[in-house]
Amino acid sequence: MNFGFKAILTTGQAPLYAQIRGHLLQRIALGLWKPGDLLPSETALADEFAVSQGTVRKALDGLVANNLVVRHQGKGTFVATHTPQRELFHFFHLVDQNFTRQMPETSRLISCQLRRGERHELHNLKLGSNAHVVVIRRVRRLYGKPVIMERIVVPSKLFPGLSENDNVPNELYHFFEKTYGVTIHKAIENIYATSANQETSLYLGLKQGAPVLGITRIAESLDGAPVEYRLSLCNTCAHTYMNEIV
Amino acid sequence: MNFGFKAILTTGQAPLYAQIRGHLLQRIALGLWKPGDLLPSETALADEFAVSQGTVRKALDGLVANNLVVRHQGKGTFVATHTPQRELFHFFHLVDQNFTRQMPETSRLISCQLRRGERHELHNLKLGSNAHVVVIRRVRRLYGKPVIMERIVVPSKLFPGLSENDNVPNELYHFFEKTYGVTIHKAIENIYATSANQETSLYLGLKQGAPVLGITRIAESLDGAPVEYRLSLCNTCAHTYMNEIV
DNA sequence: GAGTGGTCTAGACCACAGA
DNA sequence: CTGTGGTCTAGACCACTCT
Repeated sequence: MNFGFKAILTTGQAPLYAQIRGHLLQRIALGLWKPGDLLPSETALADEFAVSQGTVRKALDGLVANNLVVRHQGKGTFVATHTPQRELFHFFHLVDQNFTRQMPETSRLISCQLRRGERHELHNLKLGSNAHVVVIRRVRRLYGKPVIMERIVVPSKLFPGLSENDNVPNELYHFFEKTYGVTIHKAIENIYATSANQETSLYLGLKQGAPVLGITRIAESLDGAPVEYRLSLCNTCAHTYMNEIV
Repeated sequence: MNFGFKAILTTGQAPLYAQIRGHLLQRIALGLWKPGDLLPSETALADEFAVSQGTVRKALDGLVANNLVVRHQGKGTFVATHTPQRELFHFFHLVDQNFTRQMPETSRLISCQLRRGERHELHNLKLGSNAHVVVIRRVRRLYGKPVIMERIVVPSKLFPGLSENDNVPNELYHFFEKTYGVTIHKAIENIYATSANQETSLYLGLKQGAPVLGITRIAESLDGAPVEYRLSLCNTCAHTYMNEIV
């Protein structure tokens, strides 16, 4: 179907391809097209928006650059999904001495509870003052040794029933996407050095006061709302946080 | 002039635009076009390589995406330069509590000496076993307080006379580019937590053994060779290393 | 006004996947 | 074989910069 978009769109100032990019993005963010779905072909989209195929292509190129869609020659264009691969290479930055990433082994869940959010949690998640959150605490292992202690805070509203789940899977973002329709899109991490307190030292097998790497992460969903506030404390005796600057 | 590129190029398998991108990249890496230089116009390049303007455009788009060239409508396409802005936003990741970057103030140079490279330095810089290096040590300040202690190791061969310079400027990459024709293109950082030794604690005003953030950086020039091996030790009491995952 | 990059079009051909 | 995305072309018009 043709909504007569072009006539409307050309009245604006942004380039056509950017406007179409916005429309496509919106459909993904609204869940009209879910992760893994096949998008209409370029020619179909060109017909719908009444523009040339080249313009649709440029709009799609932008979405590819942002990891929002994936293209496969001969098959089509698909909404990107959180595969373990993507989660590992995109969101997991601890590497060993050979600079190779490894998938963390099954994590040990310490607790998963629903409670009223603390002030800094609510602030970071941009929630109202009485909102509840689900707090997941777990220890992640690499090569059999406990290396990361995590506290993950998410709004309970977006994850109904999560706190009753006593078997939170390892691949959290894949799980969020599949079970709750929440797609993590980007994140900001802040990294600092601190000392292990008693509990941390216990879980990570360190002396109390040993230096550990602290990482806070605020992750956004597709619509730009913060949906995860995470604190990771890492033993960096045998691993480092690797960051490529390109 | 027309070198008859197209006939040669089409025998290969890589797409035309990628091959042209490679040729342009080579001219930049070889210094034929230096930072700040104006490239020939799209039409001129299209003529030279005997392809359409659209193909040249796609090649240039790739270089733009890699921060190798900058385009200005109405003016032309220029080889990218290391402005203080770029150096700050691209290569400097320490932010304060408000998550804002700030330009480090004039750094205090501790030493700048020429000596035989140690084994791990030579390994990280991919140098032969008898190569010499220049080692710069300095303390950088933020808001008047010493926050970062740096040791920067570069091959002496690429930086003749650097060790006699007793006034190394703050903007190192801009200085490298302007004075030695060495353009830093990308880098890999590895981050870990450690304890301040006596010297570090002294320079950073910390107690001995206090947790500090360690950052090693290996930076590459345009031709892909490692040209800088840097260790930064940071006091993260009032700052964090910010990393955006997009 | 002349020259630059930025947008948009229409059409051709190729490479790949799947029925 | 058809349909998909990937490459490449030729040309039009616009927005911007400088003279």
